[in-house]
Amino acid sequence: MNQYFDIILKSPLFGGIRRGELVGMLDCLRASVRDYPKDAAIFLAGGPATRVGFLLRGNAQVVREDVFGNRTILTSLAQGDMFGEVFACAEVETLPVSVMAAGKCVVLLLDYKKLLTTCSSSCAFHNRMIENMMRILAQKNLRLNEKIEAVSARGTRAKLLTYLAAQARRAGSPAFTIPFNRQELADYLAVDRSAMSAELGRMQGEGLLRYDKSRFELANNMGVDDEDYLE
Amino acid sequence: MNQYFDIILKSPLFGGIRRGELVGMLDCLRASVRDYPKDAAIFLAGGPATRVGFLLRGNAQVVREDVFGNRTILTSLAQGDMFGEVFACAEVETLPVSVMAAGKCVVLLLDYKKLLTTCSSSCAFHNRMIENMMRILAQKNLRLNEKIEAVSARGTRAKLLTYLAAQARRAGSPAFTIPFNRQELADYLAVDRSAMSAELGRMQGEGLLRYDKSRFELANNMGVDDEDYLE
DNA sequence: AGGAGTATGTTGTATTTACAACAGAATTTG
DNA sequence: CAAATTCTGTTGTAAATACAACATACTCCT
Repeated sequence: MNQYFDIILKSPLFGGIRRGELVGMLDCLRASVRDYPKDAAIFLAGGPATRVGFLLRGNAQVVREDVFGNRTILTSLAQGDMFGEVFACAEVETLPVSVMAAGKCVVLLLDYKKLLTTCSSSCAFHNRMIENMMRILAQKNLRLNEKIEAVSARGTRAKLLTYLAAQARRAGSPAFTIPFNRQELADYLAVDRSAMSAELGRMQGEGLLRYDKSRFELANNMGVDDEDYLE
Repeated sequence: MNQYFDIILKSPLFGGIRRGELVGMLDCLRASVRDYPKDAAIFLAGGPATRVGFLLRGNAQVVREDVFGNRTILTSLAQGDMFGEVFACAEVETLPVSVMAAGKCVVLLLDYKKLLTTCSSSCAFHNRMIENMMRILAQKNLRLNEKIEAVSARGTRAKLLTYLAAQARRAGSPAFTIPFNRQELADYLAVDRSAMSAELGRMQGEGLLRYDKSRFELANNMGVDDEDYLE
C-alpha cells in the first residue's frame, strides 16, 4: 500500500496533506485498495454512486452505454486520476456510467459519506479534504463552462477565437502553447480537422494570429477590424 | 430581514434547514443584507471572489466584459437565485465577471470561508450547508456535461436527439415537456432556429418522434434503423 | 372579440462545413 | 540512417446549415 503514497499525495484531493498524516487518515476514512483484472467493472452503471475512486495502477475508461447497448468512452483514466466524485457528490441514486479496467488495475476506494462527515476527533484533514473537493468541483465547473463557450460559438473561426482567447487569458499572455494536437483540438471544438486547419491558415493569412505546431500567438488587434472605428 | 426568510429557506443551499434555525445561523455566518440601486455593481470583475450572493429582491445579470469592452450577458438572475458560488468555491483570485443590478436589488451576502469552516460550536447546519454546496456544484457539473454532449454532437439532428434522449432519461419516460421554447432550444444547442424547426419537422415525418409545442414524445425505436439488424 | 405581439413552421438561396483524397513535414522505430 | 507512421495542411466537391422572408397559429391584453 505505501508504495502508492506518492501517487495519492499528488492527487488534488489530498493537496496540503503531509506524508506523515496519510496513514492515519486513510485508516480513519476506511479506505480500501482493490485489484481488478482486465475488463472488470470497477463501478457498474446502475449501481450506487457512494464511492470515490483513484487509479493507483493501470488504465481504465469511463463508459456510457445507451439504450441499445452502444458503448461510448467518455474519459480515459490514467494513474493518479480520480473518478466517480461528481456522481457521489451529486448524490445520484444510480450510476449512469461504468468504469471499466482497460488492463490490470489497482484502485483506492473512499466512501464519500466518510469523506464528507467530520469524524468525532474533528481531525483537521477532513476539513482540508472537503475544501479540496469543493475546489475540484468548482474548477471543473469553470473548465466545462469554458468549453461550452467555445463549442457554442457559431462557425469554426469563432470557435477557434473563443478557445484561443481563453487560453491567452489563462496564460496571461498572447503567446501560449495548447495541450492539443490538431485532431484533439478539432474534437474539443466539435469541428472537422481539415476544415479547421484551413480556417487556421486563413486566419494566419489575415494576420489574426500566428502559430507553429501547438504554439500560438494572437495579434493584439485580435478580432477588431479597424473599420469598426470609422464613422 | 425576516420578510426574506421564505426565499432564503427555498434556496438549495439552505435545504434541510428549519425556519427556527435560520436566525442563529445567519448570525453565526455573519450574513449581511445590502441594497443596490439600478446599474450598481454587486460584484465587480477584478475584485475578490470571497462571497456568495443571493438575490432576495429585484433582477440582476452576470456579465463578462472582453478586452475591448464588449459586454456579454452570461446569466440573468431572478429572486432566490444564488450567484458567485462557483468562483468562491474555486478560490479564484479575481472575479472574471461582474454582477450588475438590473433594477433596485436586495442581496444576501455570505462569506465563503465562514460558510466552509465549521464554527467552534460545530453546529450541525454547517455540515448540512457544506453537503448542500457540494451537491449543488456536482449537479451543475452534470448539467454542464449534458449540455456539452448535446452541443458537441455533429449536425442539428444529432444535437436534437442527444438533447431529447437526455430529457427522456431524466423524465424516466419517452414523453416529456422541455423547459424551452424553440428559440431558447436553438440557442441552447447553438443552431439556427428555423433550420432546427425544419429538422424537427423532418424527424416527425420520419416517425422518430412527435411533438406539440414543448411536449415531445420519442418513438421507442428511436435512432435505430431496422436495416441495422438485417444481415 | 379584436388586434398587437410573439412563437412556430416553411421555403429558397447563399454560405459554411464536412468529407475524401492526397502531399509534404515531422516524429518514431527498427 | 532509412522506413514507417503520424501529423498537418491543401484542395475540390457534396452536403448541411444559416439566413431571410414570409405565412400561420397562438397568447395576451383591454
